Amino acid sequence: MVTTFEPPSHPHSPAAPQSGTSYLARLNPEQRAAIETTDGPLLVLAGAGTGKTRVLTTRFAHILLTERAKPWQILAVTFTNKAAREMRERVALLLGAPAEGLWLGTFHALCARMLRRHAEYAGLTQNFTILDTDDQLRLLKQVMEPWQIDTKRWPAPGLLGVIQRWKDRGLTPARVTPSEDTDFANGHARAIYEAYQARLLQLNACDFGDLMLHVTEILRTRPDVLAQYHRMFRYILVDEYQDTNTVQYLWLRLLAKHEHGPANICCVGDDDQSIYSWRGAEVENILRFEKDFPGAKIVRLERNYRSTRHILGAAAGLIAHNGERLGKTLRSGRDDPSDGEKVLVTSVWDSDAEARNVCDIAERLHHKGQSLAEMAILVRAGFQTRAFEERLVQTGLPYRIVGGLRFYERAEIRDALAYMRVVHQPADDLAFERIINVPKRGVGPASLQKLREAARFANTSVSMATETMLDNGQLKGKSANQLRVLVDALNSTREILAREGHVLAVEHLLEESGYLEMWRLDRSPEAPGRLENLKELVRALADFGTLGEFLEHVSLVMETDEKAQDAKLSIMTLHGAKGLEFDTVFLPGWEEGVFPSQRTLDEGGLKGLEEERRLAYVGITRARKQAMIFHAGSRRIYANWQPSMPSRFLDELPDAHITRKNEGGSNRRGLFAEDSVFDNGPLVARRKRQAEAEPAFQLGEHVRHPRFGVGIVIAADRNHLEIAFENAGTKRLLSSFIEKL
DNA sequence: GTCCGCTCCTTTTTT
DNA sequence: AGGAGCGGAC
Repeated sequence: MVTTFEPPSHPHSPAAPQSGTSYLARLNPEQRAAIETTDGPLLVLAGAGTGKTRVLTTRFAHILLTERAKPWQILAVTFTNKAAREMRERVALLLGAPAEGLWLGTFHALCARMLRRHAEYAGLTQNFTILDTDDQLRLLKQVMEPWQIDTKRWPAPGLLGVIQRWKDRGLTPARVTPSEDTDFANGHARAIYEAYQARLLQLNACDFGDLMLHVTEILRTRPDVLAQYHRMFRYILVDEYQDTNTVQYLWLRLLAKHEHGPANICCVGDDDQSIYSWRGAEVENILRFEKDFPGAKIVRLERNYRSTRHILGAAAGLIAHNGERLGKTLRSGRDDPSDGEKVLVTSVWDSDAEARNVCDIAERLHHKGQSLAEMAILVRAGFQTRAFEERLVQTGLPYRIVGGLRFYERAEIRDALAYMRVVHQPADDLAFERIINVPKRGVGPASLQKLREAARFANTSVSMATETMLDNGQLKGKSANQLRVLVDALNSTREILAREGHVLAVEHLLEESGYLEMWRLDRSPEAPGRLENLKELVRALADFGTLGEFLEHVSLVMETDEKAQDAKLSIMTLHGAKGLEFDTVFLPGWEEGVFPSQRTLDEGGLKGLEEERRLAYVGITRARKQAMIFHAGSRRIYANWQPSMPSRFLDELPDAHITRKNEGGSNRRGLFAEDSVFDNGPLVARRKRQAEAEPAFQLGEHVRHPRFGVGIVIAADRNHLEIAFENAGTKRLLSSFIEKL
């Protein structure tokens, strides 16, 4: 079964000069073993806070410094861009200089790079487009039309999910067996999938799943290509192995398994932190590692340097309730004898009291000198953030919501990118269809359909067909004139792109197409902000050599470089917090139905429950000094108040490591529900309504909104107010949310 | 072709 | 409560 690795009695690399290995000095024996066991398959089971990133980066540097491989002979894979960036930086630090030619990146970025080299084997050309979720959905809806699917019963996003899960499992349409295809859309899902893939090829495009799927398929079917990579990659490093899905696993196995010699693959992960099964991750990959790579060694990193003993004890007690585990016990690696504070479990009356409690404590800690950057509120689901946000605005504590709408997901940014994509790749119909009527050019669904048919008939793209029809005078009226402007703008942009570079070209494009003008004429309060974002986008263009590079970056990275952050309290989901750590962690909403989430329980049964428990484990282990858990007796979900029971996870925390505190809710499960079931909801709502019976507002009056902060009333129509906020721009709002100052 | 209002649904999320 | 999507009115 599982073998525990014993550190070698003598160093593995006799060639390594002693003076050159100072980077190994401050590591514990397990960490050293994980680094010095360079050859053959190795699984590093790295518990939370056990120095995983350090091991990965030091191992990378060790391979280079002992000259086992050149930088381009190491393949290093992560899940997020952030992790890739961090590894790159830390390796550079160890080496004293950035390494050139690294194959270090996310699964998708590395696959995109490979796919550009071998695009023709997938039926694409080198400049293929990577679609975002919007595009995928619009395309799938178009493709679905002929089947006349009842989209009430089988909504397109659901089908897209089915297709994505197939792709996660490495299944091309041809590999989907009929027995797989019974659930969705009356057994038409596979056929629609096939049509969707065909359409993607026509558009010279692929979605995220395709990056993995195409490359894996090429490696499977083209031994010459595979051999090329076998020759190149001597060492493979994989981060967060427990999160890999089946294609990622297949891809890795293809690359790692040579015909001759051992697979020098090192996977680092933690089965206790596997929280992404809902998007295709297979914990089994990590559980099965020894079978996949015979002779594999296993190193366990169990010494935790992050958290206090009470935090570790609470987390360990909780996760012990899970069944299938590789078995690993976190223990403190610290020398300091203090146990720290016990984990605090607080019962509160309702979700408002919860927010009040959390924010009060945060404020108190802040006054005592703890930086807000060292505190985080970790929630199970997005809807929970609102109560905290409202309270924090009232309190005046700076905060940031991590993982809200990101820059590249904003409508104006997507529109502008679509304009650029059409310039870059005229075959990109999805981009063209996105912008053809933005700004309004009098092109509705009917005209669009005509253009599509013309394109299909002439076997070209919609944008080319539009141009041809304009040239031949086949389009008439006002919309023809406006389309002419669009087509001319696209063409002149391509000329400028060739002559004067991409920055000027894009400025020209957004101006001449009328896109910027559309927002300038827009009277809505968001318009100025959108223009500002567009400026920012153009600024970002300058950081890239070509338009193509920029578009690749945008579709793969989907984030802008964060500006230097001021110290702010973070609010984020538990999923978003993985890999991070804070001195103080607030864990609200530990109630049945919320956490564990009812939906996960319904859909995932025991497996779902165990994943929720791992999520709880991830949450607690984010804390260095103190973890505080909260549960409320009633919670407002959507419109109404609902009584709620304490989470079963609270019973699973070992008493020795927790303190229970009652701030208005009962501490005991069951009892609580009795005194609150029917009455407390309406009562609380009534109390709120009375408090909010508010007088009329005057123009120029200073007011406060729970979310947007302080502002001045600039227009009022009965209960509809327009308010210019200090920090949030101008908004139109209902007066019931507004408080006088 | 566009706009407005009614109904429905509501996790987690990276790339 | 609030946003998205769809159907009917102009």
